[in-house]
Amino acid sequence: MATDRTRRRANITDVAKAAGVAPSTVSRSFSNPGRVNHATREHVLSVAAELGYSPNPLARALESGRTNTFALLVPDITNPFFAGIIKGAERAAAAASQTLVLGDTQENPAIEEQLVRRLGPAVDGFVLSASRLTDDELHRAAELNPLTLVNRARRGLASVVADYESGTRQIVDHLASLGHESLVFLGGPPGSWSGARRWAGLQRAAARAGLTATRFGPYAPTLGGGPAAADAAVAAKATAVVCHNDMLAIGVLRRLAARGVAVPDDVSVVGFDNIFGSELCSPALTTLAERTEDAGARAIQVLGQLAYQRIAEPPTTVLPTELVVRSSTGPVR
Amino acid sequence: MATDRTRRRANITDVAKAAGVAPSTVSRSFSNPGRVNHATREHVLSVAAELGYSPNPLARALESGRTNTFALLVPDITNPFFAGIIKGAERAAAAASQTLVLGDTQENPAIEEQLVRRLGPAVDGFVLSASRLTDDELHRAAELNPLTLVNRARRGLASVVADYESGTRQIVDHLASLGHESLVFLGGPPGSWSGARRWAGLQRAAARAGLTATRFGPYAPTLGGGPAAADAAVAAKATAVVCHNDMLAIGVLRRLAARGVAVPDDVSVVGFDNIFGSELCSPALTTLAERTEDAGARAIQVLGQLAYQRIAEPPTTVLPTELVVRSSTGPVR
DNA sequence: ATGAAAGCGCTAACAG
DNA sequence: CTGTTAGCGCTTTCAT
Repeated sequence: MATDRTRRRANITDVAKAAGVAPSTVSRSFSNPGRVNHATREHVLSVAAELGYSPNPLARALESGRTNTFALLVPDITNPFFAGIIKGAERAAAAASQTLVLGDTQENPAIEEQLVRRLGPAVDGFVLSASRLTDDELHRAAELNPLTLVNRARRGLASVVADYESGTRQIVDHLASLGHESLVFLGGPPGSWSGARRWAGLQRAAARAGLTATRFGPYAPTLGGGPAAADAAVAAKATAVVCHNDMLAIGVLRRLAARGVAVPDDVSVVGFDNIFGSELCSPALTTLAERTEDAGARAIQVLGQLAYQRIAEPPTTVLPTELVVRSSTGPVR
Repeated sequence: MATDRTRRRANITDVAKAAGVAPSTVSRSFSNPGRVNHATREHVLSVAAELGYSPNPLARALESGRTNTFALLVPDITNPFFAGIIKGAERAAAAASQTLVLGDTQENPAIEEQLVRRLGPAVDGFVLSASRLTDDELHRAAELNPLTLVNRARRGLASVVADYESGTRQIVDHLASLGHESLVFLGGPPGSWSGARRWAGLQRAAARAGLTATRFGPYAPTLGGGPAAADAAVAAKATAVVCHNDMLAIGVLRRLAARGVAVPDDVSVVGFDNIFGSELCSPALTTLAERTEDAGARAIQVLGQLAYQRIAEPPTTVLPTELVVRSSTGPVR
């Protein structure tokens, strides 16, 4: 809308006049087909089509308090890990005739908080993925809007998480079977919930398998974090490193290659996420795959229940993980 | 909003009552600070903060006809090429305090058309990237909403395009300098505007450089399109293939590797887009880089001018391209 | 500088 | 089955 370079959009009154009926009949023709004479409806609809009319979702929302819009907030849109979540969420939203608003929080809690505030009145709910908000802030947000977390969990809030407990065990067992007796975890951002879960799981799994586990970091969870992380691992004479995520792992692989450290002969490298690119890099990365599209879709579905069906208890969904073994891991030298 | 499991949101009347002023004063305190006594405004704002009030963008939009929202439609959200466009658009929108709605058209003109219809009344404009709509449909859409195209151009419509003329010449010159005397273009979807431009540019550049250029396809512009495309190239004994985009090129690389065809010794491979992953694959892909983030950001900026400043002429922006030479191209055998 | 009142486009009672 | 009326939350004349 907005400018007058664009034609004025027909509204419900225009259609009503043109069709010789009351506005409410036009309204019903669109949103309550059962309560209007079939012939009348046909007529109204054809007039509407002629005028290029389609109901204004805003006005509709103002009345009903229902916008049919969900917001999805991600820390970084270009991080390929979130592409799957976005895709799944978009698909599920479209299937439910919902609109999806996408927000990039730039890994910044303040921006995230502001987006939640600003978008709040205009959406029926939020999917917060890898949220950096505090538990308190999350609860406060959940009081004003239905809310589903992805890769974060908190009592009383709906969430969709990956099964890191199983996943980290798969990683450790894999390394143990290759003869590794220790591993180094190259950690991501301190505030990362999934980072904490990954490390906690690794520790438990390592203890159970009789490996020692050490944590370095934090490092930026990006290609750029690779050099510092790789150098630390080399300095520590690690035989196996597990990286916070694939982006960091790929950065590490590059740095190791540049330093002439052979992977997997000198050191094995494992990532998390199985992003597009982890099978393209060289050597192809062994990594823990999550069901990101499923996670995004599931989050929207749960959000729909929360927002429109007032279900009793915010459900927690745990999605399976699967270790994808490629060429970046091998027997200890 | 929506459910009653969530607290009712404070509205302008609540604030007005609590502050002992009229709703219009509250309104002015937020949107017309100059026209209200400073002390009053301070008071109103503090009361509002206490109540957790923030203006309902929908109601605001209904009145003003301005939603401060733009929609960005892409053919496929998971295609990494669009990640840059999305990122740039998101960034520019956020910088202008605009909300961005993201839509995935699934490469389907019908879905695109429906999204444009449905979202139309709720947004101040559209960025259509790699649109599959017909020229007529585009013009019709532009009558109802400000519109900017990315990777598509059309007289009378604002657009942001990559400089394929220069780009294709860079590709051909590069191949020619390696001794290639012919090239095969492995084409993408028939309806793709940029695909058509790429092919047209290649033909012109090839003619100028004295190479013969042949086109095969269409192939799906995805990894999955690779096998068929690669097989066709091999059958034609091509020494150099230029692929519709990087996704297809990477799929081609894989197929060639699987068939034991050496790259670049037996055949050189070139892509378009320089997606994340094109430098990770093996061999690393020679490809034409576009400024995708710039394109997304520029599109939003132009849209802002169109929507809010009623500029005279819809501008066309041509963004430079740059051939990134990696290891997938080499001297003809 | 502030208040009162109308209205944006639509839906939801309530009549008829 | 359909028309009339009121009002969603906000902005905007128009008064004061």
